[in-house]
Amino acid sequence: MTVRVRFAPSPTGYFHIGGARTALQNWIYANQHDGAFVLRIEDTDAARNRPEWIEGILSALDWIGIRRGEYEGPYFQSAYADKQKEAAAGLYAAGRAYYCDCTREQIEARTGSKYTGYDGHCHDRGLGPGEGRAMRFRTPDEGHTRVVDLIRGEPTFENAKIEDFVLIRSDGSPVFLLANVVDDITMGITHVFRGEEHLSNTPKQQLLWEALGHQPPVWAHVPVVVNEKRQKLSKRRDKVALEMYRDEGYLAETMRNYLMLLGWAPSGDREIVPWSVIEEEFRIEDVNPSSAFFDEKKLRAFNGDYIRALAPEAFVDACQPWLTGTSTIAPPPWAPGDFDPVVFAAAAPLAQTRISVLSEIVDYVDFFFLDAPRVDEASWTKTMRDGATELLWAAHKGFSGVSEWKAETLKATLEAIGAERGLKLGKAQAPVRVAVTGRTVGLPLFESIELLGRDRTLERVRRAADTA
RNA sequence: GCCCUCAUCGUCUAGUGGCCUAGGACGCCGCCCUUUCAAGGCGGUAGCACGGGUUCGAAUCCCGUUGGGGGCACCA
Repeated sequence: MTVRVRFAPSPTGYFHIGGARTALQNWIYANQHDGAFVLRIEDTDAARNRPEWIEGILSALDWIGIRRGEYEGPYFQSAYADKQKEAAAGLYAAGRAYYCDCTREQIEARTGSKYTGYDGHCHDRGLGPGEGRAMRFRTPDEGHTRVVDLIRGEPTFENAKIEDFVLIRSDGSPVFLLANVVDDITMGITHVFRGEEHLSNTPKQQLLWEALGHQPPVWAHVPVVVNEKRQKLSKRRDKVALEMYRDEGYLAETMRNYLMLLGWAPSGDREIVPWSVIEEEFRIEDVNPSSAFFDEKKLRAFNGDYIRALAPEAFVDACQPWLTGTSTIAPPPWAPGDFDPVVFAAAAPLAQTRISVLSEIVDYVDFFFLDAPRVDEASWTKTMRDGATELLWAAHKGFSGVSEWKAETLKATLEAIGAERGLKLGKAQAPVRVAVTGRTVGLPLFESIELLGRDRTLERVRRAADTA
């Protein structure tokens, strides 16, 4: 039997990191078993459906390594409505489903609770199709439904506790539970790996697979990704959009490595591993069944590692979007014409060990491309005192007289100036750094000054000395 | 309320009855290096939820308790 897995997101405007994780797990499983990965867009909710959302899904998948053209699809659930209705009609004809005209209010009034599910009021009323009538699946009264789950063993559900759920709405449209199953059947899906939040839907869907005359798939319910309060990540309160991480400057390699580490670990005492190792070693059966906290601090640390591992030219390339701005990334503070790629290429290695997300590059190099540095007020007041003015003038004089505009000589010059005043270099460089870069922390100072050039440096030092 | 499910350092995990005095990573703390800040090096902090079994032996198996999570729509 060929393995056929699927990833079935609904287009909601952003790509959930939890979805990215299950997509990756499905993807790896398919590849490991020489099977197929099919992408199906569940676009039945026509109201909240836009072409750009769909493009968002495709590009997000592409970004994390599930490339266009390397999978089957995308298929669109909306295109299969007839098949779904046909399946429901078959169920009705076979006596496995019935029509119901109960309203939510009536059900609640009868059961006295919001949470008891449907009470089966209509299952013997013999109602036919008609206005205001939904079709419900007739669930077995006895026995159990046992589900085979690669991660959780065999969760078992008492059939009597499974309500007669709706298959077709009174407006004739198929409901998710049905559409999902019918599509999986028509697409020949053999394994369904999805989020744990679907576990309680599973017995219902398995019953449907069986009623429709097919052998149910093998399931695997991956634990949910949670926030620091251990709740499922939600769009409203948590940072769940993959695009947000991408635009902040997380590398795709970091992201997919980290995502796979949620609930699983490669062999040996290691976590940061090449994708090929993950592809080879990952086993869906080994996924930890408990929920995992999405720890952005750890993600950041990993990203720093990945950034440092980049070849210098690759790092320069990776920074480009933040250096120029894109449709989703804000433009830098300097005028486009003032950016100097040669200076940047020289400064980049100095910045590479200092940032953990790519967007941070801007604040490290902005002073090179701005007429005057953006002065951080706290840095200024902290350093511009106790003879700072005098020291800046001395630095101005010293730098002016330097024979060779090189980091080493500049450093020696300031070192000597400091020594005359009983200051260690660490102290002496502070006001100069703020004068030139606007901040108290940043790239190595003398290398920066060398790159900035004599005129611009002297001008900044003089201006600071004047105002300090 | 009902159904399902989960439980190793703060967090992500290794561990599948003796190799565990419980390993790694992130975080945090200290030291070294040092032109700031990083990076890097070295060291440290911290955990098997609880109670019963089973067994010569339990983080590992069983039962219970407690705690957490997910679901309970004519949403997906």
